Amino acid sequence: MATERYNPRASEPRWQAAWADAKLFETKTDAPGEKYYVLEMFPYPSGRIHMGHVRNYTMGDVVARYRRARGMNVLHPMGWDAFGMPAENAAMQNKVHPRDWTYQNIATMRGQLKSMGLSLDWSREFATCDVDYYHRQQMLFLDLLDKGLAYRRKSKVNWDPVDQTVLANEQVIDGRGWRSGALVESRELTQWFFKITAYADDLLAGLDALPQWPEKVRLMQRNWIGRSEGLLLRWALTEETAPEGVKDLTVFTTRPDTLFGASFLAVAADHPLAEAAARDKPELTAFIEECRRTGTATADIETAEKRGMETGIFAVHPLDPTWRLPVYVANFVLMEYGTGAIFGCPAHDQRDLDFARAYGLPVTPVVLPEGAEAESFSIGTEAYVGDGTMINSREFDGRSPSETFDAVADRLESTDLFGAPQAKRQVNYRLRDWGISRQRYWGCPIPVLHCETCGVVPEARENLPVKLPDDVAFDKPGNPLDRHPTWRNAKCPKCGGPALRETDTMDTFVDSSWYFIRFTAPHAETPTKPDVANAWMPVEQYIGGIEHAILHLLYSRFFTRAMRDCGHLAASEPFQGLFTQGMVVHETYRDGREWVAPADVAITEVEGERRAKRLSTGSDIAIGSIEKMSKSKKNVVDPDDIIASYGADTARWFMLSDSPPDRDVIWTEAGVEGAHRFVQRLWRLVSEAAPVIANAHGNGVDDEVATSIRRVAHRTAQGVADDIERLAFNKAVARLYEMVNALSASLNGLNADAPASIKAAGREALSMLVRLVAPMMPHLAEECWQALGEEGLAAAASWPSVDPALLSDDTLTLPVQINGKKRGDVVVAKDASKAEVETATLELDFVKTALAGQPPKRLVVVPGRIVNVVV
RNA sequence: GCGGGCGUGGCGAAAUGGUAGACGCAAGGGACUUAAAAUCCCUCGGGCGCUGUCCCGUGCGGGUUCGAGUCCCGCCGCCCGCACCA
Repeated sequence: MATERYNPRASEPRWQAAWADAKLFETKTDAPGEKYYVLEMFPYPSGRIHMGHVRNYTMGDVVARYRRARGMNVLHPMGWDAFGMPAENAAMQNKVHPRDWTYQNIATMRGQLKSMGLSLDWSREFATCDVDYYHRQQMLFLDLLDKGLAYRRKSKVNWDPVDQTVLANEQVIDGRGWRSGALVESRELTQWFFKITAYADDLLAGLDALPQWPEKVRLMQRNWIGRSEGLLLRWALTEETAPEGVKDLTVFTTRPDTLFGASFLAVAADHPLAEAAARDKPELTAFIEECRRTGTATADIETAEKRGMETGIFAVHPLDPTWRLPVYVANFVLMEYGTGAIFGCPAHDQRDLDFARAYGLPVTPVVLPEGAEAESFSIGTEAYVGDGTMINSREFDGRSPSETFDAVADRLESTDLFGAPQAKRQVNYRLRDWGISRQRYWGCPIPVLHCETCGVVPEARENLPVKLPDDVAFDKPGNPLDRHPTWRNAKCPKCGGPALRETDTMDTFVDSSWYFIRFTAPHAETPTKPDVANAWMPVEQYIGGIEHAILHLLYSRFFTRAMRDCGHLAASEPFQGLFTQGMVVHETYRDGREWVAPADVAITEVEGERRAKRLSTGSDIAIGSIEKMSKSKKNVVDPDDIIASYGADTARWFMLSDSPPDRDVIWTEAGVEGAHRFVQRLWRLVSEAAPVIANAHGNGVDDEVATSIRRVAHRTAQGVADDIERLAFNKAVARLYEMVNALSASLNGLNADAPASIKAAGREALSMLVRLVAPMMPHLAEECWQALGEEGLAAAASWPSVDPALLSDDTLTLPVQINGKKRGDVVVAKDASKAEVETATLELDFVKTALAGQPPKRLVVVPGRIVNVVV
């Protein structure tokens, strides 16, 4: 029978309208069913959606639709992470207002997302640049200020001396400003900070209560927080060399056990002692200046060649008053970590070793690895950081490093230096407070005022929101708020006198640190409605890119705690389940020096070799490596083009099918075509069988064929549910291929004369199949659902229930190994005992041959899995 | 530099420590067709004295185990994050 091909272009918009008319995805907090909050990381409105979005939102949609089919009350919202630099860059380049640019992009992207057929509750949509949103964010800022969780201090920024502006790390290229090309300097500004370190221990401990997070993300956060137990240790400076008024230098160390291996001390370039030492030393001043020229990015600082300069100051060894060590200024010591000063033990720290080798400092090993000889052990180019036995450490020789740590700490804690204990045990964190000040226009204004008489004063709550002015110009670099003629002028809420508004805006990470809570009550006058937030939080399943593993997720965990402590909700952890999906990558093509977009390329295969031709010119071009889709390499595929030619379901199916979701997926034209063939194949299977089986009723007696059809359907239903719950979408897809292969074999050519039992089994199986694919290909599922004559919408249908009796066979076929290699099978009853399996195995011909009359050395039977005969 | 990950056929990949390569893509052969497309069927890791439950094979080198792609140790290669990109 000839069947019409499935036409997604006509079908998809129709079903999208049907869902919208039924308000199927608009969520009510008091609706029946267990709550399930599924969320994908909201997009930055860059202009158009890209394939990464398609992948991310498809995964979330599968989860949302599956959970809804399971009878849960699902919350699945969407919004826009809408503040940020690209809007200002566009304003500068194209003379378009950041607000207009952003809202236009949102309109485009909303349309694109709608064409994907996502089961989103659009009634909750907002953008972080909406006044309604940042108004409530300003309320939260004032809450944090009241709690002492927001404060001001000096901090360094990248300064472009030509453009007279602050640069983001990504705007610094090889130490120069991206626009001006000027050498970047680091400059100190007074900036706003959130006290995330107040929650360091809680954030660390909380990770243990997140079993549904990937272990690697928890590990990364643990390392980022970087809790370490160590010692604050004061070193006396020799009187002759110490700057005036300075008697000692405090270092933080996690290795007091290696104190006898010390060969120098070093301070950061902006340490007060460095500045003091540089007072009458121009070459040291010059060196400090040079260190400041490295950008503020940690990666730049730590990959720079280790350099330092002597201060001329000497320190006295805490355990030997006759031992003097030089104090250096070094570029690898960070003011932000510990006390900004270290003692260097080159033998047991790689950075210290690199430094010591460069400056000819002694390298004395004090920890001897197990199995090494004290006399012959020496350090080459690699420091030894492992455990062992103390050597060259006088009275501590022969003890373990951990014993020595405690002994040294105890002794120095009870030693007096200038009227105070010389050392103090301390827990230190690598985590730093969160600097939120940005010297930019397109962000949430920080609601404080600077009053001549009262100083820094929070804006009165009744005066919120502090709105961004619309009349701004981007004709010169820098922050337009600073040069606005009137916006800054305000009244001090405390004394009523004249005051100036803060012109810094907030880091966009603040916006994304609580949007998921705002979704629970997106129109509330207050930041949250606590009872509603408590009804929905935490998010059961959060899905997004691995690149957010640390910053966004850690800030969100902090912000949720801070909001909890300000009474906005009860939860501490925002995301109970986290999934990090891989990127979408694509082959690159280049024509000489020029990158060529895939849409302009035709691939042919000649004698097994793939060749690329440029469509516009007909010239042969080179096929390059497979890389993350990026505008600069032009290896992007526009979701609109794919949806227009194949439909959203094909794009969704391909995104789910080809790779495990946490790994990168390679977008290929052939893969998409394969996915589309399956769409058509499924439609053919259902639409051709439908007229024959539409009204089929079973006679209650299943023959062998009917039973096998039913087995396939029920097993697949069980497997697909398990796979979706574990987010193993690629495996669910493979199962559905198998099911369609099996059903095609049994149902193709089925006619009206077929036995009733087969027609009934076929009808049951197809009805199940449609519901199993519905979360992944929702439009096709509706079309099939209709063809089968089922009631209502497939999107509202419940997940098929599984008959456990159909999940297993009566017999089991176990592989039989001889010495670990598979040599055959043994068939036993499903519930056969171990002894019965052993007997059956020893009866097998090839086992008898292998044993040659001898008893087996060993017989391993793993119930339900395998038998291994050891001869 | 520090931190995290990944590595299996021509390709994307499967495999609670238990039959390596399910499923898909590409390729080759065949059927249908005047022809093409679509569809359907078969083959598809390598090797061999190629109809054998034969030998080899999961980046490389060792180890643990009755049994290792999976666990442990040491390498190699590629990718991601590093606090002002989002």
